[in-house]
Amino acid sequence: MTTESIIKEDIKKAILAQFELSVEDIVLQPTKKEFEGFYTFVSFALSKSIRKAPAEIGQLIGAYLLEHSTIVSDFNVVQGFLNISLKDTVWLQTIDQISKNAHFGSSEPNGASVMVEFSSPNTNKPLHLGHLRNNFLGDSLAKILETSGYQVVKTCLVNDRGIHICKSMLAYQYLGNGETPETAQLKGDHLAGKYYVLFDKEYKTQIKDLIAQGKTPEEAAKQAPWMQEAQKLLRLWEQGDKETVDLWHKMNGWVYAGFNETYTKIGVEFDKTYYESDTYLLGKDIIEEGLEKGVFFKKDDQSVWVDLTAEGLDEKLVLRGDGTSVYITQDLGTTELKYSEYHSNRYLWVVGNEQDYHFKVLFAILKRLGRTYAQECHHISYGMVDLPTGKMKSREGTVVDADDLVAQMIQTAADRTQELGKIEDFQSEEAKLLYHQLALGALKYFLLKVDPKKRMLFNPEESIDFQGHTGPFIQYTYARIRSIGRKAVATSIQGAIPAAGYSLHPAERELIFFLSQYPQKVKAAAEEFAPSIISLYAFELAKVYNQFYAEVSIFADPNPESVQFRIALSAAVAKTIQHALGLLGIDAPERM
RNA sequence: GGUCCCGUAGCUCAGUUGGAUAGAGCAACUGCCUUCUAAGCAGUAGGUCUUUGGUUCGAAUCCAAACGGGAUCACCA
Repeated sequence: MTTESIIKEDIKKAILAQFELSVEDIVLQPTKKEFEGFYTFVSFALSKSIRKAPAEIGQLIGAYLLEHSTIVSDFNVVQGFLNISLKDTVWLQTIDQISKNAHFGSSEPNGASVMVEFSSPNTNKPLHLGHLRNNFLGDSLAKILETSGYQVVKTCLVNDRGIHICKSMLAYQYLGNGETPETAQLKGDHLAGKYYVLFDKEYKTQIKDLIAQGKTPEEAAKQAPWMQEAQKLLRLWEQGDKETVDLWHKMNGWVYAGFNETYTKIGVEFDKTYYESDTYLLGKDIIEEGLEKGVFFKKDDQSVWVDLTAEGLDEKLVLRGDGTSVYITQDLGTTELKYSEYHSNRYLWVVGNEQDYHFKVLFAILKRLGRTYAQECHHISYGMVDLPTGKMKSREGTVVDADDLVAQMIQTAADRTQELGKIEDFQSEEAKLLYHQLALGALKYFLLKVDPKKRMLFNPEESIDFQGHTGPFIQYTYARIRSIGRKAVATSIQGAIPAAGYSLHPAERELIFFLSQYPQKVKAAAEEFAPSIISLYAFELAKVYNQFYAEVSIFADPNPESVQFRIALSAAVAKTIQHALGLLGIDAPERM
């Protein structure tokens, strides 16, 4: 039983004893800093049924707690707010348990499994900042769910086919001159992206020419030679034309090599990768099933539709008149495939909020088809990363490239570290590792500290900070504590939790309180699919520790019990920071 | 136009699901390194929570409308 639930039980008893009223749920909130106490009970709501003033109610509950509760040491009442302080023995027990717990923050396996799909790149362009948010969110979410007891499968669905892929292939056929990543000295994904841009450039000129010849913009867009040819290439690919398929293999091979390099660099990996070229034909049997069940209906032109107006959605096409699939057909098929291969209990899709509607439709259809897992399908919808100039558009070259950004961050980390000159004894490999850890710490934290649902702004003019509310601030706090740990070892002082009777310093109490909140934060992050909850917690914990660090001396304290305690307390903080950063995919360096 | 999301300090974001005098970081200004890492700590300044109504003991939070921004409404993915 947690201290919080003990207080809640005691308050229930108090209300029953003082007012003969039984209350279901007691809600406690952390006491605001300007008031004395750690937990606050708000009594306004009780005022009506008890017919006493909120302050009086608070007073009576407080008095009861002081007399009967084994853990309450003091209380004060401000209007309807009952602020509760706890005995130091309670805090000492709390930190003792946290210290002993090697898996503090983690839960036992819960027997359930969850599949998290994220990243989902297109093979016609390199990864950009938007993908980074997606990747970091997905990866962090997977870690949070795993530590919460789920068995997690991370999947990636690669969009490796379709007209857009044919566009870069076509441009390469015309303009490539046999160029390869080696001859071009370019990562494969960037090389493919180059031809995608070249296609677009030429295509636009062709449209312009056609409009000049009197075509409407719509006609021009359809009739432009390169568009016609790209479509022809798509048909050839679907027919399995050897030359086309070979080129497709070759270019995709380059792209995958490039992607893998990036994934390795940012520390993201998958348990299972699906390719759309394998799954794009799936889903047609589900269309059959839906027709039989009367969930779908056929129009005169043989196209198949679903009417979701009852759910507040529209009629939606699920199969073209010519019998070929659309996006939703594939997704129905892929979801069924995932289910048949893994039988996971839950399915998550980390996909941008521009696809909110698509997922509403997908889940509504699954429900109508009677899929039991439909209840446990969730779209983790996240906001776009915008630039000061607006939305990123890959074709227009207004994207922040992932590889460039990471390289730039590493450079900044190196410059900053060298300026500070704290690691001059590091070997070059150690230093490089540290720069990498700091760069990714800053980048990941920057993207994960914001509520995923909200869109966010990235200003390339202002580089991502290493001070203040940042990843490196938290990493720094960890490194500081590790330094204390090393000194403790060097001076042969063991960390220890003092026996009952030890009088806590306010800064110590504050730290224990913050530590005790961690498991709830992990739980909330898992329930709300929000790594930002962990991010904010880690920052606050680090901040509270730094205040403690500035306020008390650890080794110079005359009381040896205090020295030992502060070493143990610091170690518990370090452990928790490391765990929390780990959930964000951020490494905690020993020194920096 | 229909549907959905958003609007909090100069900037970037929190705000524990309706509670106390709305909080952080950055930027600005002031202090603090001979002592455990100053990537830090302490402080000053900065707000009509877009606006207007409503709900109630109590609203940044819930409801309605207006204004502003974004997404989506493809036989694209």
